[in-house]
Amino acid sequence: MEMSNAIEALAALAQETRLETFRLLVEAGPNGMPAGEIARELDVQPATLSFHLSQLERAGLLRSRRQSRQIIYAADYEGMRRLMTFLTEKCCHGHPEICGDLPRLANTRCPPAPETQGSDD
Amino acid sequence: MEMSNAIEALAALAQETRLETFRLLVEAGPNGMPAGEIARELDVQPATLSFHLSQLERAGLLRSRRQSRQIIYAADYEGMRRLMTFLTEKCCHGHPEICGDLPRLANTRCPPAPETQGSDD
DNA sequence: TCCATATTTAGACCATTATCTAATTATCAG
DNA sequence: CTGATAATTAGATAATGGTCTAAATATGGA
Repeated sequence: MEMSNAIEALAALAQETRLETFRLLVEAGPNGMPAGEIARELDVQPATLSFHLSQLERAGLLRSRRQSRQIIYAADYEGMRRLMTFLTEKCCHGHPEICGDLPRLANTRCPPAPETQGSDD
Repeated sequence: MEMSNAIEALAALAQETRLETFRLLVEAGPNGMPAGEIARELDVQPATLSFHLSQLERAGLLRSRRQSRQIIYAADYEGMRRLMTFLTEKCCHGHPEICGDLPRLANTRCPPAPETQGSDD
């Protein structure tokens, strides 16, 4: 991951509504949630949320797909993983007192990773 | 760590000069570097850098101490660790496909780092 | 004390961001 | 096609952010 991508992702998360949106979508799991439901949940105007959603998507932290009239947003786990890897590699480089043994783990392709296909939400 | 602190830290890192400053100071190690040297290294005006340094410090990512005429800045490992922990706990919660086993490690104080027997990269 | 060095603070300026309202696009049901 | 619903885009606006120059503060040395 390049620095500019990392900055984009960090900036995307550095705002309350967006950080809450991302958390909500991580909780929601791979199935995601429609934009309107997110807006309702977070008590944000649809137009305003739409602006934030597009920033998160551009930063590679969300994905979207249309499902009939709704647009479903879901956390992009791989994107978040890339950010975590960047932070551990580039910022903790050689300093286990910060991240412990995170860099090695961040490079492994996710362990067994059980299928989370709408089983726990 | 509270959300507002996390946002402050994320915002602090979401800017090129600041991200580079932080990286530089992590590389520099616990002894840190004087502000002027950082400015020279990154080719930034002292006044501008000072602005960024104060933001990083307010975010809990740097510490400073005066040493005669210079002010030495050093990465605050604990602060970065808190941010990493926040991200792994609050944003990857229950989703190992993002952070793998990071949350547990982020809470441990810096494990013996199991010897990387694989060295598969 | 006076001067030089290291850094921060003050003030101005332009760019970017977050939010709102209103208008637009896309989809479905009839 | 028409009307209703879901979401985005456009345009305006107020707030914030990043940078510069100039001035101020802190320290050390002659």
